[in-house]
Amino acid sequence: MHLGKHHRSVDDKGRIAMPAAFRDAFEDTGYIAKAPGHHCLTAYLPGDFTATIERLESLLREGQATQNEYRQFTSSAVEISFDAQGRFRLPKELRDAARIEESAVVAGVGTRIEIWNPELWAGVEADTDSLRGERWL
Amino acid sequence: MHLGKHHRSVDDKGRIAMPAAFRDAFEDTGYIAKAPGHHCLTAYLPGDFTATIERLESLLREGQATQNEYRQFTSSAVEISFDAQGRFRLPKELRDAARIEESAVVAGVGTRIEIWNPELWAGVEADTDSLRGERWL
DNA sequence: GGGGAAGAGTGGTATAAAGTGGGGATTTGT
DNA sequence: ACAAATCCCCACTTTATACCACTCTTCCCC
Repeated sequence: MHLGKHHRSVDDKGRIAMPAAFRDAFEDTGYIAKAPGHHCLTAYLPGDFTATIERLESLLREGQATQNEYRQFTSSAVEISFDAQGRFRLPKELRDAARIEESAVVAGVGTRIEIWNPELWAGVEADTDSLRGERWL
Repeated sequence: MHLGKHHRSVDDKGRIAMPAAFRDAFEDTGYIAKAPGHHCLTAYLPGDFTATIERLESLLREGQATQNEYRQFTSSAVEISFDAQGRFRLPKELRDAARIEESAVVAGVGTRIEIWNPELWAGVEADTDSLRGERWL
């Protein structure tokens, strides 16, 4: 379970420090892929990523997902590793896709970790119209 | 598991540098064949290629595949090898079939590696109609 | 409350690896 | 024998990776 929101700098080499709160959950590696819709990126623990791929492949065999869906997800994914300071490198392709430049928001979203452009994240927080917490609070 | 998307130049000798992320999976050789539909090419590790051929032959015996399907797949396939810089040569016949000229996209698509004309690949990424990630994310 | 230690976050440099281009020898086919 | 294609090196540029240094905050412990 991932919780909390962290603002992080992104240097000109594309390095981002994984928040210490999340870092321990990753042993050595993890995976990052474009979220469907591409508004943000999603970071996965190795086991979670494998499970997600298998879920998608299962849908593919049943005709519930398309080859292009599978292509987009797998081809956008990269394996990440951490340096001695706990940073990982976010390839330019993924930064561009999520409009991430000199800083980013790394957010724990329960079952997953998301990486956002700060302005786009502000839009998420500003979206109070859809809040209907009376149903689940 | 093959992941990530890579842009590569194709020189006038038809050479393409296999992305380092995929290169280690190939020992010395691999196979490339036209993908069914011929929108792209598929690169196989030796073991995966053998398994694919056997799967097709099995379908053939059961009447689930046609002789012409078998002819087209096997006759389009070529064995590739790598030079000291990790490049392989893509025969003109296969380049023409996939409309590949001076550059190509090499994409890791989970169980396979695909080679695309960049414009045609852009079409794959533009196909957002089929994105319904909420089902497997 | 002050001092020290440990951890988190950020920046820069040096080294290695990846990607690209080209020349020349060798083979192949005509 | 000649032209075309292929293979095998060598050289250069760009990018990634590992390493080192510094600041700032937090948390103890005295």
